[in-house]
Amino acid sequence: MKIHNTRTRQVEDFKPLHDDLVRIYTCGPTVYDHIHIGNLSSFIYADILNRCIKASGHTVKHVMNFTDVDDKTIRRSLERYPDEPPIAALKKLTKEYSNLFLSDVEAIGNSVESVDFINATDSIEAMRQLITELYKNDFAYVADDGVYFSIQKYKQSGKQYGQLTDINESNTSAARIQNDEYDKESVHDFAVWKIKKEGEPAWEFELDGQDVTGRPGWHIECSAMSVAMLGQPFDIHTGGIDLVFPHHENEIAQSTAGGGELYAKYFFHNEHLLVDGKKMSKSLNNFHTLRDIQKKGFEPLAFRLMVLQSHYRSQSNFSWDNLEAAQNRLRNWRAAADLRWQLAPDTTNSNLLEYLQNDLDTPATLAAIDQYFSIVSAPNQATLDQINSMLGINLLSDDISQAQKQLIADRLAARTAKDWNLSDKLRDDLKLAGIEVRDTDQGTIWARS
RNA sequence: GGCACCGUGGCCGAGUGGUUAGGCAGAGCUCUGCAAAAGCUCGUACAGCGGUUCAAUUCCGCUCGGUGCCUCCA
Repeated sequence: MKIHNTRTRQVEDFKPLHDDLVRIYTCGPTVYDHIHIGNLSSFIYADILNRCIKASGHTVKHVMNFTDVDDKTIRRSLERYPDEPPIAALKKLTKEYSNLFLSDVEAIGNSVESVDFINATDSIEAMRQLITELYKNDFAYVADDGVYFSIQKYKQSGKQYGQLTDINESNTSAARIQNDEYDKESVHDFAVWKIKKEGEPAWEFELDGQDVTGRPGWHIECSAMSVAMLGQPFDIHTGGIDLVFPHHENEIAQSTAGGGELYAKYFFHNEHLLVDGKKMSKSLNNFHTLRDIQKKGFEPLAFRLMVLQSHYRSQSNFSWDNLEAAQNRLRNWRAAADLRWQLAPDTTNSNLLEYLQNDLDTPATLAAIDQYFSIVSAPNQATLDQINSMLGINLLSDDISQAQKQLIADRLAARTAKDWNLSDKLRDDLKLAGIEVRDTDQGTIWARS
């Protein structure tokens, strides 16, 4: 299996760190609102990665976090539940949205049961330990409003900051100065811990005798949770391309400042799903949610298929036309799958996995599936099972009922008797039941409409 | 401003130095009592301008256009 690694900017052979278990960490959602379909596309690709590795014969441990403490979750929880204690308000809000996330992700066909989900707020102790260690080793310092990571110290220790992208002083000049309202030693330094503000949720923390009670910074959450759950190094870290810098860069810095040279062996990043050629964002109000899609009558699985039409490292554009094309393709696939009840199934083995193993080439995989359906009279169970396990698209459905089969037989009899009125009426009856029939040289074939 | 990516036929979306993936939509014909996602055929695509080459959509340069990151972000 081959996979693109952001660390090397190359497609590499995937070689797990350990034979027995492949360890994957995916940066999950910040649970303060509904996620949009751009977010979903990212989790679809992570799910496909998981499936492909499993299909290649490995056992996988896949962890995803919920960022359930940050500026947005705090602000929203205080607005929504002003009478609750801050931590209780936060938990209430984030529980609600993490459940909604899970139901969305399940609806689009992700294998939710194969991922271990973990809340940042349930891992505070691991974060305190990591920060304490960084502080003791002089990579972190205490400022007025928080504990910061020192990029300078990190570099002085011989480590490289900028392992995923080119970071240098000259190309970070224009836009970044505005954010130095904080008391940090360098604009590049980032908070690993933020000291409590009045009314905000906070966790006790004493660092070298100083009371820094407060809450974790975003980057430390993932560093602490991934290593706590998977050990260090682990195999693959996934996320959207926008997380490359600074989030993943900072995770690497935090997790390699102490001892370990390697944090994650492979970094897997997916490109964005755009709308009208632009990135989806709350501020442009150009995002859609799964609910919007469902309201227009499209299935979540059609959205999944639409996402898989694009390679994960290509930007793609969401449009309703495109979604409709995917919905139609899904319908045609199901009709092809239903042929197995009606015609002798194909007996050859088709190997669809090899397409997927080529850096998760989902467009090629879909094309191969189309071709398979076009050349066989009816697909076999093994291939349909493979499609389901590799892509999370279940095309299997039950045979039609005995009564419906009788209607089809009755229609055929009427046709043979040239009773066109009866035959057309039976065809209409079947259509009302969601079954369309057509007469072919192989006999009458039905398909669900 | 710095870094990176992209521009393929109505809409998506692969790919290759010379033989036109695939999906969806469309047109014509055939078959059919009618119908049909059944069969056949078609629209002769690769942003523009140069260059390299016997030959470029595919390599190089430039121009135009789009996107992302550099700041919270899937």
